[in-house]
This record gives sequence, structure tokens and C-alpha cells, in this order.
Amino acid sequence: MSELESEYRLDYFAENGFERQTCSSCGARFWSRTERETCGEPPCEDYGFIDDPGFENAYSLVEMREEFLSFFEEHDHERVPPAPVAANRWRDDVLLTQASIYDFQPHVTSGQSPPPANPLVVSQPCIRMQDIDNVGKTGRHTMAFEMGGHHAFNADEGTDYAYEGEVYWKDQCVEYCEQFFASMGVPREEITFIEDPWVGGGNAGPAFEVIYKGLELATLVFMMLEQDPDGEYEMKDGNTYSEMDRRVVDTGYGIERWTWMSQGTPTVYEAIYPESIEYLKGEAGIDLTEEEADLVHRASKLAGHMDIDEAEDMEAARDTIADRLDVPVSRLEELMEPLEAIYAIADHARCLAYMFGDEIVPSNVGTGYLARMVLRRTKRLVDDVGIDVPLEDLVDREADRLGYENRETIRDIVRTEERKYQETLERGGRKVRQLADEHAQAGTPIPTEKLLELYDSHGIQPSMVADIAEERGAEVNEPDDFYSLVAARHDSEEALEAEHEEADRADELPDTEQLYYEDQDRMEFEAVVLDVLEREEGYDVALDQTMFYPKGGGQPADHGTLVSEDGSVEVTDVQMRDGVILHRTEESPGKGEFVTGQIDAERRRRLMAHHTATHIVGAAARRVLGEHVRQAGAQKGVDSSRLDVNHYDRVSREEVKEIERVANEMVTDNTPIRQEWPGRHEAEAEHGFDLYQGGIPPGENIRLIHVGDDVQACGGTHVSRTGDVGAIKILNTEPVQDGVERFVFAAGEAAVEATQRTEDALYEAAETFDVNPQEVPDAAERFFIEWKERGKTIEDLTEQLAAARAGGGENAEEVDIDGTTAVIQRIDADADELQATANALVDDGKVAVVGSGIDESAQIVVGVPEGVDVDAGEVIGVLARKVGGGGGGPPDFAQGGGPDVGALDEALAEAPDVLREQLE
RNA sequence: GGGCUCAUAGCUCAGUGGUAGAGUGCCUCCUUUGCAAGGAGGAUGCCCGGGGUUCGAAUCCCCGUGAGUCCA
Repeated sequence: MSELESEYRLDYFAENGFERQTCSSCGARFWSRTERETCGEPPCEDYGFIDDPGFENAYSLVEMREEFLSFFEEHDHERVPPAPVAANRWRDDVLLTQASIYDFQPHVTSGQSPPPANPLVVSQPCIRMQDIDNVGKTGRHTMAFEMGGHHAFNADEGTDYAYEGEVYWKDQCVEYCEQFFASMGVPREEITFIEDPWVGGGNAGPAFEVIYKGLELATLVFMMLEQDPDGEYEMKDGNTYSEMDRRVVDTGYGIERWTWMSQGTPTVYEAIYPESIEYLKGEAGIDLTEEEADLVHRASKLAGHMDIDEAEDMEAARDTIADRLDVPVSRLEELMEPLEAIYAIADHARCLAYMFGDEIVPSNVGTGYLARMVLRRTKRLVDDVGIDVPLEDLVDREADRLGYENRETIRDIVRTEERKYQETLERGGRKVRQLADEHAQAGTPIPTEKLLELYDSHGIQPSMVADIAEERGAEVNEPDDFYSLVAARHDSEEALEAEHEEADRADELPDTEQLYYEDQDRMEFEAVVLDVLEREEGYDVALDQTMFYPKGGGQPADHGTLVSEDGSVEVTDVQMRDGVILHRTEESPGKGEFVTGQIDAERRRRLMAHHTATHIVGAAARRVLGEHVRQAGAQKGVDSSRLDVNHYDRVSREEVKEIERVANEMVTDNTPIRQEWPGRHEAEAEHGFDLYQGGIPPGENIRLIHVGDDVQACGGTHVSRTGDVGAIKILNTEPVQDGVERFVFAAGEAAVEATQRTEDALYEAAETFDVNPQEVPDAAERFFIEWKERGKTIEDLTEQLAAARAGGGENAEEVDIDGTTAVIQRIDADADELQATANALVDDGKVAVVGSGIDESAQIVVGVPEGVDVDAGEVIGVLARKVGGGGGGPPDFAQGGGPDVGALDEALAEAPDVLREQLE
């Protein structure tokens, strides 16, 4: 096993008098120009820059970013624009951008694609959700931040990567870093480089944490190893790694920390959000006396000197701090808590501006869910400190500051989300108040189970339950491990079906030549059958070339026939497998045969029209609903297709009509549809990551489809002009999940057919109503109202009829039961009528036993007036058994029945006896 | 993508298999006319849709639809 140690012995260090040293406190290895006792990082050493800035000049965040970028620009790096914070736009393994190197993963770091420049420098907005609890409290964590990175991509000579040669490596990187520190006026002797091997995502390498005055200001990572079971390096994750033939310089400079260092404020927030904090303090009505301000300042400074990595550390530290300042902890908390909230609000507002500025749409899934969480948390903080400003204003301030152009949409999204949350809170509040009242009355505490349900199913925080419970005088038991109990509710074992592909002869075959991109209107071709694989159902035929489009990108496979001299076989499915296209047939065309392939042209035309229409509908929706609209999924079909897009609200009927209008306008424009195969990075540079709406294709070159102004990476087949789509009819919109709206539409002939189906339904309804189709809505309404009125009339009449019957109808048998009159009657009517009749008899002071024998079942109702000692429930039980069923009800009114209609009369005849028995 | 909760009068919600309810709002009348006042009476319901179980379903089961929420 080799050690990484030698990798840290840089020539640069040797030439400049650095010594490798060991921290006497934590044992870490580090490099420095002077001899030092410790590594310089807390807890081994305190912050040395609070109230004593470490740079010559103070910088704002914007100035610091510019300082960083221009320094490296002047030192041969090319400045590149940052990527969105929504990293899932260009890679599917993460949700949010957490580092500048994310911009170049996976294709550049893997060597598949060239970087936009080499070397380059970027300041990348990042979001780390894992720090959400620490923000505001620790004084040093932010969820939203900018990572400055200077990157170089190196590869050995003779490799076939998208870049080649040595740009710069460790020595040069450390030198740049030191020079940048020096340009800030930092004495080089005060910097330490701590050895800290880096591992992540299958790669690894040596790395330095760069520490100055106790603060880690940069990390220099040298990615040079890849995971390899036979590798010679064993890293801290327990895996073995071997050297690669390419090397990536990955650095990260926390722009916020550099700004903080330059100002020496007690917390990082005061350095990076001074205006926001002043504004928020004003809105919250926080106005500290000089003495209080001084106390807060000294407390923050003390906290700065302590090793606080988590919010809990801060809570633990508070006692010590209060003690040292000689004030009660409660007083310190009273002063600090509102400030902590304000710091967090400033950070969260920036985080939301990043998210919505980069067009994340709130949702119950993915990045949208994260955005919702942050927004709701912000709302709670704002309410807690009593800031009476709409969230949209707070987020907009940041969006403005960050220079986003879609500010109106951002406002719209935030307003919609805040309203939704408000509604959730109100709904929840009512629920909790009711629950609290019940428990206050019963004198029992609200059980944990209820708390879990309120949170998990209704989104109500336990703290909110506690507040309301206190108001209502109920107790709450909130367990410490509340959130792990929530997690436990969710841990149902999900059987992950690993789809492992079996080794197959098809893997050995050469890639099939794809003819379908060459001329998308051609439907016939010739080919040689390379192999025929027998499957459980039918055969998979591999050809040397094909025009059959395999299933993919939401477009179903082509159908058709393969014709050889011996006959023809039907192609029912086509799949691509590692570049080999397999045609599913019922019979074998014979290996080695020459065949003529014939595509089912009608099917293909319809699919192409729908595929192009999908792009058009997407573009139209984008134009009507906003720039944030992008594809979240799509499925093309022969009769209709669907397109799912991100949007933060339901789509109204008016908007649908407008989208349909715009879409058809694009059809009428009859613009040609272009395809091209540019390099990935060129395509991204020109069109941005919105290219990847239908998924992220592999490979160095990607296929772009231009439909009007809309450009997408797409592997599907398209018509040649928008006019060929014919017509587009949006059939329906439905929400597939929160923040995602589905458009179901039809194109071309299918659109006409769909319209005809709808018309048929209308005509049929019109015929039934015997009116013109235009009059159907009015007629339907009229009939519905009339129908309801008739229902009421029938009810009235039923009661009148019942009253009349009670006066002595036919079939009525009156018997005397111990001084009370009982009426036994068979009326063969529905349940409502039976009940009404029984009621009417009871109102006359008579015991009622009424039966009915329609509809395959016998029904009996027994009513007993007040003061008569007969249990109707018992009576019905006996009588209903006689008709083979059962029954029950309260003592004064019971009903029952059974399937044996024939036995009804017999049962009624026995009723007097049953009643008498009951009396005894 | 998965889990959970919910759907009943215009609104907010009760209703655990047996005659659909309350508060509020609405209408009429009375009292008072000084503010969201008091009193009396009244009208309001495809109990989300479709199947099933049952003598009987708002209620139990299944499938939809819609809303909410938590987790990855």
C-alpha cells in the first residue's frame, strides 16, 4: 500500500522553506513557512480576526467576489459564468449545487467533454441544506453561499480525453493560493496548509485545508485517484484507489468567509448582509441600547472564539458565555434569539432568491420540496420575530441584489406559496385548538401519537401545537427524539429491484447504424440480419443498420415488417441495448439474410407529429406561463401524448386556451425543424442547461432539435416543418403532483379525431335533452334543478301519504297490546316511505310495524311511541330473523329486513305475539 | 417516487352500520334602531364519483377524482 504522504511533499514547499509539522493538539500534519505549535484551526486555535480584520482592506461580498475572480483572471484563468443552483438540470445524481466543481461533473471531470476554458475561475452560488439548523445560530454557517473555484483539467499525453496535457498541478495551485492571500495583504508566514485527504464520488486525492487566523478560507483538492479494487492507495472510506491518467485541480474559496475575514465582524452575517440585517431589525422593531449592543457584540465575539460547529454547540456554549460576561443566561438568550432569527432570515431569503431565480418551482418532490421547506421555515422565523412584511418583498430584495430578471415570477411563486402555507397553518390551528380543548377538558396530555400525526399528515410543527395547547390549558408531551419517530413512521422496507442486465449475445454485436436520423421521412431500407436471438416470446433481430426507431425519450418504438426472399415478419417492438438495436418479431427472418425493412408509416407519422407537437406545446406553455416552465416528463403516443411541466399553480382554462392558440400559431408559421450535432459544451454554452428538458444524454456530441426558438437535446424523430403537425388540441390538464401540471394533447389527425369524440359526446347529450348542442349546458342545469325540486316534492308527498295511511289505510291490522294500539301494515314501498309511515303512526301514539316486500328483499320498520315499554330493536331482531336477515336500531325506532320476501306476511302476522312477548 | 390524512349545508366542522346534524352565514318576522345587538321562525345536502359487503352504507372494503402533508 502506498501512502499519500509523498504527494504532499511539493517542490514549492521545499523551495520556499516550508516545513512539514505536526499539530501538538490534534495531531494533524500541516505545512507552514514558520514553526508552529498547532495547525491553526479551531479548536486547536481561536479565531484571531474578530474586531481585528485579517486583510488590508474591508470588502463587501460583491467586491470580494470580484477581487477573487479578477485576481485569477489576471493569472491566466478564464472567468466562466456560474451554473444554476439546481444541479439536477444537468446531472441526475444530485439536487442542488454544493460546490463549484459540480459545474463540470460528470462529463468534464471524467474527460468525456472539454471544459469551457482551461484553467478557469468561477464563483458558483451553492446551497447546502444540511446546514439549515445551524444558520444564524453558530455565527459562521450559511445555507446559501458562493464558492469561488479555480480549476485546471490535466490529462496524460496520448490519452483520448477531451483535453490533453498539463495545465497546472499541485505546486502551481498552492502558489496561486498563496499569492491571492498575499494580494489581500496577508503575511505568508501566517498561513497553514493542513493535509486532509479527500474522497468523494468514486474519486480521491490529496488535499489541503488552508487556514488563516483560525478560519478555513480555502480547500485545495487534487483529484488524481479513482476507485479500483486492486488500487494501491487505501483511503479513509476503506476503499482502495489507483492513479488516473487525468488530474483535476478542484479548489473552493468561501467568498463569504473571505468577506468576513476582511471585516472582522463578530458573525459572518454582519459582514455579508449588513443592509438586510439593518432592514430586518427595523421591521422587527429591534432597537438595542448601547449597553445591550455592546453585550451582544462581546457575546458574539466570545462565541467566535469557541469551537462551534453545530447549533447544539452554541446552546451548550451559552452558559459559559453568560458566565464570562456576568449576565444571566436568560438575559443573553432574550437578546440573542431575535438576532439569530434575523440572521437566518437574511440567509434564507438569499437562498430562496437563488432557488426561484434559477426557476425551481415549489413542489412536494425534489428541489421543489427543498424550496418549500426553506420558505416555510423562513415564514415561521419572520412570524416569530414579528416582522410584518410579505415574504415576497424579502425574497425580492435579494433577487434584485443578485440581479435576477424574472423577479415578477419569483414574487408570484413566493406569494402563492406563502398563501398556501398560511392556509395550512389556519387549517392546522383549528385542528389543534379543537384537540387541545378536548384534552384540556379531559385533563389528559396530548399524546405523542397525535403530535406525530399532526406533523406527518398535516404539516404542523410540534412547537406550534405546544403554543396553542398552552393557550388552551392542555399539556403536551413532546419526546426528544420526535423527528426519529417521524422517520420511523416512514421506514417501510422498499424492495429495491436492482435491474441487472443479464449477459447477452447481443452485447457482442457491433452497434447498429441508425438510419432514422438521416431522412426522417423515409420508411423503407435494406439491411443484413446479423443475428437472431431466441426469446421467451418471439425473436430479437439485430441488423447491420435500421430505420426502425427504438423506444426511447418518451417516444414509442416503430412497428413494421422485415421482408426477405422467404417471406415477411412483423416487427412489434424495437429496443436499443448498448448501441445495438433489437427488433422483436414473432418469427425468425433467418440469420445472414438480406431483408427490406418497411416501417408502419402511418404509425410513425403520427408519432413524429406528436413528438414535434410536444416541443411546441412546451414552448407555448413557457411563453404563456413563464420562463420557469420546463419539461418534467413526457410520453408520446399515436392518439394522444402527454407533457408534464413544472408550474407553481393550477393551469386555468383561459391559460390552456392561450397555450393552444400559441401552439397552433407555431404550427401555422410552418417553420422548418432543424437538427444538429454540436459538442456538449458548445451546446450548453449557447443554450444553457434548459436543453436537457427531456433528460441528459450521454456522449460528447449531442443532438439538438430546433423548433422555432425552442432548442432541446432530443433523440426522437420529428416532422420536417411545424406545419406538418397539422393541428394541436389540448384535451386536458391535470396535476400529477404538486408543482407539476400535465397537458394531454393530440396532434394532426389525432387532434381531429379527439375533437370529433368530444363532439359526439355533446351531440349525444343534446339528443337526449332534445335541444341544440349549444343549449346543452342550460338544459342540463334546468333539468338538474328540476330534478332536485322533484326530490323534495316526493319527500313531501311521501310524508303526506304516510300521514294518510296512519289514519287507517288498507292492509292495516290494528291490535291492542296491553292498552296501546299497535298497527301492523304491509305497504310495499321504499325505505323512506316505510320510515315516514312508521313516524306518522308513532306521532298518533301507536306502535308501528310496517313491512315492504319489493326489490328482492323484505324491509321492516318498527316504531314505538314514548312511554310504551317495548324495545323496537328487540322486536325487529325477532321479525327480521323470520325473513332470513337481521336488523337493529335504538329502542324507539328500528329497522331491518332479509332476503326472504315470501316469509314477510307470516312475519307480520306474528308481530302482535312478538310485541306482547316484549312487554312481559 | 413512497407513506399518511382528509372530502357532509355558502363557510367551519360534528356524525364508528339503523329517521343527516351543530355553529356561522342566508331569508322572514319581532324587539331595538348606536356600531359584527337580542329574540322567534324558515330554507338550505347526488354526504366527491364508481363498484363491493350488508336486510340496511355518509359510516366498512376496493378503484378512481380532488385537496393537504411528511419523507427520499
